[in-house]
Amino acid sequence: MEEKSRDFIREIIDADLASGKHKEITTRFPPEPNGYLHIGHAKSIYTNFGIAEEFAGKCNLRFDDTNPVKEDVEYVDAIKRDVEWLGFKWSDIHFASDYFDRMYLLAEQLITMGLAYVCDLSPEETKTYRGFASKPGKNSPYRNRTVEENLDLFRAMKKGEFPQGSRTLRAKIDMSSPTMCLRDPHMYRILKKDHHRTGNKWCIYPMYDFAHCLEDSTEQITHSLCTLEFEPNRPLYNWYLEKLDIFRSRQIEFARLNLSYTVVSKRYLRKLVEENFVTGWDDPRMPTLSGLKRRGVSPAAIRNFCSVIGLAKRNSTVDIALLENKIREDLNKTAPRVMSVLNPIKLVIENYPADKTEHFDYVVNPEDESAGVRPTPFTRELYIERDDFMEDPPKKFFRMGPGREVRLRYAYLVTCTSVIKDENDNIMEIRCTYDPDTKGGNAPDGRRVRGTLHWVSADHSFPVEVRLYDRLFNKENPMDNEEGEDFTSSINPDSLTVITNCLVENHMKNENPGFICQFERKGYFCIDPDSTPEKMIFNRTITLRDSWKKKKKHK
RNA sequence: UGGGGCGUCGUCAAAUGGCAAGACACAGGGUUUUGGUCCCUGCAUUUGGAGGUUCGAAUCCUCCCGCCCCAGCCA
Repeated sequence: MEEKSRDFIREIIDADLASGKHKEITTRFPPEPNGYLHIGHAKSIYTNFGIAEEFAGKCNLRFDDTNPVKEDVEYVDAIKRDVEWLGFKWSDIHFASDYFDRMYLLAEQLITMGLAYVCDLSPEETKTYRGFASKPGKNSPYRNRTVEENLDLFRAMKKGEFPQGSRTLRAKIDMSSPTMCLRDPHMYRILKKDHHRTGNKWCIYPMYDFAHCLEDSTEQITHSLCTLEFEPNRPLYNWYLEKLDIFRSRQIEFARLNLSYTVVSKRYLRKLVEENFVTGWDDPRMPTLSGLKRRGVSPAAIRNFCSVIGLAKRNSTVDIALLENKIREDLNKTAPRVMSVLNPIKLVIENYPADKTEHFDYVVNPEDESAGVRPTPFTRELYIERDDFMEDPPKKFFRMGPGREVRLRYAYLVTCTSVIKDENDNIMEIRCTYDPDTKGGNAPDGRRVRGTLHWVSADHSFPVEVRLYDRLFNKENPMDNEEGEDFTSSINPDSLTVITNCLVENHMKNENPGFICQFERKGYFCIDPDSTPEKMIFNRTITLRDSWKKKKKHK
């Protein structure tokens, strides 16, 4: 057995189980339904669901829908889809809004205990009274209302008798606490807004700090895993549970994911969508799960990525190359190979009969023997990649050039005899001859050929559109901008290149959107949902590693 | 600044007083009908810094430095 090192959260759980504090654990993934899930959420999903699975516990999906101003059902549906797509199953599904009645009762309980009061201070006044980090705040003049008065006022708030923003319910803690969130935090605010699930039932809504710990406690979440920015809130989380004397969930914080060349913040992703820098939340350049999916990234690649980045408390930025590596690693094992010529030039085999068609065995996936072989048709007129030919090639160029012999993958060895140009000196066609003794691609005399080119038969291929994607941002940290500029100035203007009239083997006509394959020597591609029977569209998920390109750059 | 956290390779990240793991990236080599995959090699005499304790310190102590979070009726 391999001894895998454990992260600090798993160690805490180990200890809690060993000490008998818990017999079984429960976690939860609690997104606010106000946007689409992204790769940062994937880390949280993987952590919460993964740990639950590992310890044979439970993990709930819970929508933290306490702010109707920003939330919508559109997002809850998308979130469910994305979690399932990533490959996880929740034990129970809940909505914070399902607990509104219970939360309200607990709020009244706190009032009755003399630990909460209705405050009439305006937002501006509240700010003034709060003080600063180094200076204690002042008590609200409404802090000493009687329990009866508070109860009356709070009930009237609930009934909608006061205008929005006029009053709040606050916890009575300590206005001089060095911990800012303990300076009489708000528990409820008046929001005259319909909720996507509770409709017009409520016009007061609980604040995150009050709501979240109650949600966790109600579901008996043993380990409430969240990101580092909630660390200062933990004392308040514990305060509510302790005063109310209900199930004590334990909040544990870990570092959120940052990715180089990527923006991972709902607020900024929204801006990209709303200001049309991308085509939508599922634009293949987006780091959203729906974008990644449309791009052709597999759930397994994302899970493996989450596994390899680890779990710790220090802020860090993961190199996007690590994600790219996991994408390639998974697709290499799973993607069937296909021949496609992105930038075609005609290749005519002068000594091959015009009326002849041969079929060669094409290995569907050399990494997966069970994928088997399929026949691929070969004819006198083919197309090859324009980049695979140079009239005056450098020494290390292994591909086609005048007089050079190369291999056409799985077919024959061919030698370039001439090129045909138009009046502007553009190469229109390449001519070659084939060696009939090299059927399948091997020479009986054992001579070696360095270059192997992919190709398609002119008669057995069809044109498609291909969308080549590059990183959306050209800066390692897109947020690192000059004065007066925001992250949109880091956008890579070449993040999308559309090319048309790429040629693909005919059998691909049978495949549907979402189909992922490797275009041999070119990268991994995926059929886009925008495809129609008339026009198939492929998204390039990612290129293959290219040590030739690297070598060229060095010179 | 008050409080809460965090500093180990270019980037993530282990090591829990006893020989500084691993992955990615990078560099070089081998195999190869994908310039892919795969395989091999190299890549922290030192853990933000300075002292101290100890036979022995990334780990314990003291001081210093740096970075992040909190001061919404957002989450």
